[in-house]
Amino acid sequence: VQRVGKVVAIELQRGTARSIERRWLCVHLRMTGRLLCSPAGEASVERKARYLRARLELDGAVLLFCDLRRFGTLRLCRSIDEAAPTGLDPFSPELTSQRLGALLRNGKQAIKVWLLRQDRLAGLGNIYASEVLFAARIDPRRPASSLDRTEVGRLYRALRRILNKAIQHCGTTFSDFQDSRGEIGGYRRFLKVYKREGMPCARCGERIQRLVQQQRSTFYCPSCQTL
DNA sequence: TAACACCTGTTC
DNA sequence: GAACAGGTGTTA
Repeated sequence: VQRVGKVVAIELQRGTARSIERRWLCVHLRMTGRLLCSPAGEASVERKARYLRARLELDGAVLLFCDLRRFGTLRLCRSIDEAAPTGLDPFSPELTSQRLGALLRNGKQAIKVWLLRQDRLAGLGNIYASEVLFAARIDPRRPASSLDRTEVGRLYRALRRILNKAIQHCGTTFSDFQDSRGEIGGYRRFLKVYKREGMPCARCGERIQRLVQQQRSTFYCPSCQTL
């Protein structure tokens, strides 16, 4: 199993030693998708699986795809590239601070909107876009191209630090997110701005504000994220 | 580039 | 009953 951006890629093969067919099952969970795996013959996981949309019988295991909102996608591909976004993964060794700066230089959009573009940087979603900008002390409305070298450096370090920590804690659960083991995400208690409108900023005590950019909520501290 | 659509549920 | 929700492909 691999991950590229937000795509989960599962390598499948079938056939005999002489002729093996290999494919990638590329899964995008979107908003409410969930992958569950249960050993073949064990029905308990399957009984609990609400909103079951796909059921794959593999050798020794059954893979279930559940998705309340039906936004998620499953694609069978010959290579991961067919399904993966074209942007760099935040953990790619190719992504240096200089490289990030070069990508940003052409960005006309607000930095928060730019961070969600999977064709530039692949993997950030709406929660972590706000969190990363708070950590880097950058106002979400700033044009991407306006960041100076110091700010790009702060953004670069915040990206990896926050995503690493979020992964360690199984992500963020607000209502229904669960990972493949049924664990809810524990990162919620580390959130500094997301869904915290009106609450005091952990750094300066100012009230966290919410604004809407391209129909999506952005949360930030108007006092310590500078324009 | 930005609005809208997709779908179903929860919260205000 | 309206607004909102972790995302992105299509349309204008």
